[in-house]
Amino acid sequence: MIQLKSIYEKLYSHFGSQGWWPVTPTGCRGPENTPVYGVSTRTEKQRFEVMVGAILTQNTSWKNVEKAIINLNKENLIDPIKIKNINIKKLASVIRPSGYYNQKAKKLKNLADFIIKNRISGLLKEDANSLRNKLLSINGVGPETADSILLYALDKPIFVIDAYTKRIFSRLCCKGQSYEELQSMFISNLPHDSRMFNEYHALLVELGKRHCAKKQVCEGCPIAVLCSANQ
DNA sequence: CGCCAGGGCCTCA
DNA sequence: TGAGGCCATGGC
Repeated sequence: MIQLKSIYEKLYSHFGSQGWWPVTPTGCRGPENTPVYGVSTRTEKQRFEVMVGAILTQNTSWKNVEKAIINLNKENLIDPIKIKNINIKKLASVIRPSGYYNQKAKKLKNLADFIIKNRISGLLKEDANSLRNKLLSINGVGPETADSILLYALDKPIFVIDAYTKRIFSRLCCKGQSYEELQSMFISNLPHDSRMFNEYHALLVELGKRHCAKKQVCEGCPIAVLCSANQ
């Protein structure tokens, strides 16, 4: 059995804290509206911004998502009511830099409808597993987006599996595992600590970018010694 | 120029 | 249930 905790510690001591998930400070406007990393306590607006970012980052680099989020802030659109009411083509043009803008505009409207019906204050009190199923019923929210919302917007101790995590653990030990299989491996073999899950997933993304890319770069990889893919 | 990025839906077996 | 096509910009 792979030692998940020891992988986490190696990654953390190698890369340090990643400060996920970046959010824009509330009340900040204009071009200097740059996102801030590592915010721990969040307003409801910031939580909503994380949810929006979770949709915008689907198969898209975070750099492009930042541009779209800055545009949304300039237009005061980090607000479910305003997203619900804005013309969908206008919304699509605002989030254009994030790509797939027609699909994502539709998805943001679906998210906004859900938040208007359910209220963020209500979601914070809800059980993570039943809430996950509700999120998955939103058209445009799949497993990774739902789990990102649970963990990064609502502080639920849920582990996010993404393409990097699948690739890393496919090389480490666990080839061919489904999303749910990988996720339950993390959740059942680690303490249910949302701060640690937050950091762990962010560290895996960093490892995936630096070393465990499609074309693997094992030189300098902090967990190469544990890895069967390392020659 | 091609490849990739913090996926998910729809269709068709 | 699983593979394949589709969505689209920006960085390198």
